[in-house]
Amino acid sequence: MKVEITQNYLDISDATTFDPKQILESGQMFRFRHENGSYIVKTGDQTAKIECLGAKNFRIHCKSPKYFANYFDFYTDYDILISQLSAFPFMLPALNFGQGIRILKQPVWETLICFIISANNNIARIKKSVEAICARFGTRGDQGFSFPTPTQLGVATVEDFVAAGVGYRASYLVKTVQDINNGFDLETLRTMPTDQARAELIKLAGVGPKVADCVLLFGLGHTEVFPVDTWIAKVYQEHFGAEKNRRLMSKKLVERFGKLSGICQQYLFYYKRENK
DNA sequence: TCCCAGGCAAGGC
DNA sequence: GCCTTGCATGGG
Repeated sequence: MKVEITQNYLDISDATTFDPKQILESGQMFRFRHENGSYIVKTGDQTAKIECLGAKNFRIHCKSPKYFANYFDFYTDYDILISQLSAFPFMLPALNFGQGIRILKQPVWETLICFIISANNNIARIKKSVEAICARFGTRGDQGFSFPTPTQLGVATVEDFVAAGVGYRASYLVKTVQDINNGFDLETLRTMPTDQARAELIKLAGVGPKVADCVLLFGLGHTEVFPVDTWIAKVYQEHFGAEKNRRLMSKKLVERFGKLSGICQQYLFYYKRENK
């Protein structure tokens, strides 16, 4: 695969480990839409349009190609990750099915809010709620709404969040937004040991072990985490035995897969969810 | 209709 | 500490 960065776009040719559908529809981000053959991706205050030029050729139109080169994790060699995971035979179907998956490097603040909303929720509804929150509290630009800053979300009430359709998670959001605005520093978690960073995140309302792991993986660059949701729990029980405690599943999976845990989990999630 | 969704908080033990 | 229960709301 080759990635070429120009002033206004990125060109991906021979895209063996880049598939927009797989990346976007593997439940790691919620602000995208499919529009006559292209994907529109929104993150923070940025927008990108992924144009399909052929079977394995894409052009990503955007104002900051450097930003999206990092966002799409183009500085990581996924062929190596896939070959390492291929050592685990049970992984082969999932790797084959989702070869084009990548872990997006997302803004941590946005990731935190989105994954608080994700708890015990479904992806279609999460997308709607996030969109409503952006439309109500974000900044309108020439390409739609930005994700609101902590200051912008600071004025949102429980009623506002309920109106956005987040249900009982509304009060969690209000509390966590307050904590962030009162100085809880998400960026310092980036260089902290993973377990310590997780312990800090769990102090926030609406953040338990699973949401924390998603924030660590998608927003803070910690790969040694294995978020266990309902789908991954099913996979675990199929391959590793009748465990019920998801925390314990996650712990054992991290022991087995180490720094490959995050991406391993992503392949399995996508494979399981797309195949009932 | 009824079950489920990228789980968490609170209460009981 | 671990286990159980209640939870808003809409998708399929």
